[in-house]
Amino acid sequence: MDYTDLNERKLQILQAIIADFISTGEPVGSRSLSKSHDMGISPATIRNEMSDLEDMGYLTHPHTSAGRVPSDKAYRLYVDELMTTSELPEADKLKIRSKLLESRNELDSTIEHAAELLSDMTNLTSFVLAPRKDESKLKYIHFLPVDESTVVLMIVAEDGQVMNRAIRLNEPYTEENLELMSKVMTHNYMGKSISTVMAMDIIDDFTRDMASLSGLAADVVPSFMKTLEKMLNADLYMNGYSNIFSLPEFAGDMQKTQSFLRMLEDKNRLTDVIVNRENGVMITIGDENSEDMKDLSLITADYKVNGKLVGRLGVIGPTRMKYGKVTSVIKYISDNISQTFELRDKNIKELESKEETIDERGNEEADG
Amino acid sequence: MDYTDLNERKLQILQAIIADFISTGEPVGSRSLSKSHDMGISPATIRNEMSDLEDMGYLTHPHTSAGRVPSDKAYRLYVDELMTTSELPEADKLKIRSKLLESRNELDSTIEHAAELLSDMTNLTSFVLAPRKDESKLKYIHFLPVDESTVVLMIVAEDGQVMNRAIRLNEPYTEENLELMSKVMTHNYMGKSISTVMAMDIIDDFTRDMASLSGLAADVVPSFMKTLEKMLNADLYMNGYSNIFSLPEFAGDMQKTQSFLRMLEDKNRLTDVIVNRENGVMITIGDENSEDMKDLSLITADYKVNGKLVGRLGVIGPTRMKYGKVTSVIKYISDNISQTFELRDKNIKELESKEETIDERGNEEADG
DNA sequence: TGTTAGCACTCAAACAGTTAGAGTGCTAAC
DNA sequence: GTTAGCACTCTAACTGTTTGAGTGCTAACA
Repeated sequence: MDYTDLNERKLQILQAIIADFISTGEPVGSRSLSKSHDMGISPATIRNEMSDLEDMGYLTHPHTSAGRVPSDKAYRLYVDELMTTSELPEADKLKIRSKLLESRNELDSTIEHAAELLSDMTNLTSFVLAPRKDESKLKYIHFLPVDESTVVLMIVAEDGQVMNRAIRLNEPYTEENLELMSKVMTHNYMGKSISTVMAMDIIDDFTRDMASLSGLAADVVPSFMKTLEKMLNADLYMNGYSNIFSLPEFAGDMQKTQSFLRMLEDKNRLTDVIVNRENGVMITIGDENSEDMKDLSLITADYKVNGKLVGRLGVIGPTRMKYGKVTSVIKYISDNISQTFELRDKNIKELESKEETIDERGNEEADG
Repeated sequence: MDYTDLNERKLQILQAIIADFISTGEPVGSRSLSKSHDMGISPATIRNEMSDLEDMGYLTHPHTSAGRVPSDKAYRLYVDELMTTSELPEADKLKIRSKLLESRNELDSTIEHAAELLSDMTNLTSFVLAPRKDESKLKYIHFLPVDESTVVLMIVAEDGQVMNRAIRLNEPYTEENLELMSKVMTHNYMGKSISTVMAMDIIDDFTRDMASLSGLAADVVPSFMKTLEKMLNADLYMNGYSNIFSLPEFAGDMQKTQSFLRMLEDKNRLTDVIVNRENGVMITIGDENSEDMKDLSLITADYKVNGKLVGRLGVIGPTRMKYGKVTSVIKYISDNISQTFELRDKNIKELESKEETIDERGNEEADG
C-alpha cells in the first residue's frame, strides 16, 4: 500500500501516538504527547495534525474530550512501515533455545514447549498447530488385537505422524483377518496423501480385495475415515488463556473477557482460522479478521521439519499489542523449531564421523 | 457425622436457607424466608433460630445488615442429610444416552462427549480423566521406522490404551535392530504393570539382552520412560471454562474469575487432585479442598470399562451449586459410560434395534 | 502561510451526600 | 416460647459536584 498521503511530520506523530498507546493502553492527548516525545512543536499544532489524521481514518476518538486512539488502519501502517523489530535480548534467546533443546528428541513436547514459551514471553494467548498433514503420505496401516471385541487401528505417515484409535467391533475377528486387512490396506494406500485416500471409495476396495472381510468393513471403515480426518485436523495446543486478565482492555470488561474465552473454546473454529492463513509471518489486525475477532490481532508463523513446512504457531490478543516484540519472539521460536529439527540431520553425519560424545554435550549446540 | 445438635425446626430453616441461596445466590433474610417458605412462624422467630445456627457455624453473615449465607459446614450437612437427588428428566437421560452411543465405537470421543454433556447440563466446568492406568498391564512394545533418524515407539496396554511417541535417534539404526528391540522389550515387560516396569532397571535389561544395541539405549530408554509416565498421567479433557461467567459469584469479580481460570490452566495440578480422590461419587466442599480451591466444590465419580474402574469424571464450580441435580447428572453419565462399554458384549443386536430410534431423535436436538 | 496561545467547552471518573430497602439484634409484651 | 416493634446498620442506587485531560476554534504571530 501507498502511504504518500502522510507527510513526514504526520508519520512521526502517528508513530508516537501508536507507541504511547501500545505501551499504556490509554488514549493519548496532544499535550501529553508533546511532553513525552520532545518533537519541538506545540500541542496545538499536534492537535491540528491529529485532526487531519482522524479525517484520514488513522485515529479515532472514544468521546469528545478523550485522547486519540489508533485505528486498525493505523496499526496496519505501523506494522508495514513504522515498526522496528528489535533483535531479541540474548537472555530471551537463550531461554528459548534451551527450552526447545530440552525436548528435541520428542516432537510433541517440543510443540508444547513452544506454546508455553510463546505465551510466557508475549503475555498473550499462544497456540501451536501440530504438523499440517494435508499432503503427508501414508506409510503403514496396521490393526492390532486388544481383546475379543476391540482392536487398535494405527496409521503411520511418512513424516512420522502416528495416529491410533481403539475400535470396538460388533463382529468377531481373527488375527489372520487383521493381518490381511493391515497388508491390503497398507498396499492400497501407502504413498498416497491423506486427502487422496479420503476421497477414495474404501468400501469398494474392501469388497474387491478382501471380500471375506466385508463384515468387518462396516465397523472399520468409519473409524478409519475419522482417524484420517483427525490426522488432518491437527492438534491445537494452547497456552496462556488467563494472560488477558492482566491487560487493561479486558480488566474492567467482563463481557469482552467472556466472549474472548468463548471464542478460544471453539477449537475447531480456531483451528480452521489458523490453518487457512498464509505461509510465513502473517499479521492480521482487527477488522482484517473475521467478525468474531474484529477487536483482536493474530500473528502467526510457520515452522519446518526437515525443510518441509509442517506446522504453524502464533498468538492472539487485543489489537493493542507489541507487534515488534511479539513478531520477533514468534520468528525466533519458529526458526528455532525448524533449526532444532534440521540440525539433527547434519549432526548425525558429523556424528558418524566423530562417533560418540555429542550426546553429553547435546545441550550446548544450536549456537550461532 | 452426627447432627443431633439441630432440632427439627432448625433443620427445616437451614434447608430453606440453603435452597434459597443455591437458587438465587443472594443472602437470604428472615423476612423473605418466612414469606417464600410458608412455615407458620414469624420472621423474628426465624431470626432467633438463624442466630443460633450462626453460633453453631452453619451460617455466616457477609455484613451486619445482610441476610445469611450457608457455610461450608451447612453444605456438608445438606449434602449428607437434607439433599434430595431427584431422578433426571427423561429428556436429559435421552440426550445423554444418544450422545454417548453416537461414539460408542471410539473410546476417546466417548470421553470427550461425556465432558461436553457434563458441562452443558450442569453449566459448570467439567473434566473427564481418561483411563487410569497405574495397574494396567503392558501388552506390546513396538518400534517402527519412520526415516533414517526417527522411529516411533508404540506401547500397547492390555486395556486397549495405545501410546506412541516419535523418537529422534542420534545413531543410525537398522530395521533388524528395531525388530530385536521390539521383541526383547515386549518379552521382558509384557504382562507387567506400568508402575512395575517403571521401577525396573531398563538399561540393565538392555545390556543383558541386547548388548549390541547399547548405543540405541541412550536414545530410547529416556523416551520409553517418559512415555510410560505419560500413560500414567492420563489425559484430562475439560469443557465449559467460560460457563462461570454466567454465575453471579464471578460476574462482578474479575479477581476471582482470573484465579479460577489460572487454577484450571494448571492441568498437572488438577489431574493430581482428581486422581487422588476416593472411588465412587465424592463431593468435597469449600475448605474440604486444598487451599487454592477453598471457595469451590468438586464432585467426581468413576466410570468403568468392562467392569474395571478406569476413569473419573466430574465438575468444579462455586460452593453454591445444585448439588442434587449435578450429582444426578454425573451419576447418570458415569453409569452410562460404563454401560455403553459393557452392554456391547451381551447383546449388541438388542442395542442396535433401540439405537436406531434414539439416533434419529437425538439428531434433531444435537448441536444448535 | 504555517504555528501557536488562549479560551470556551466537553466528558469521564472520582468523590461526597442522600435515600431506600433489606436486614439484624434487642426488648418487652403476649 | 413466640412475636411485634423499634433502633440501628449497611449496601446499592442515585444525585450533584469537582477535577483533569482533552478538544476545537479563533485570533494573533513569525
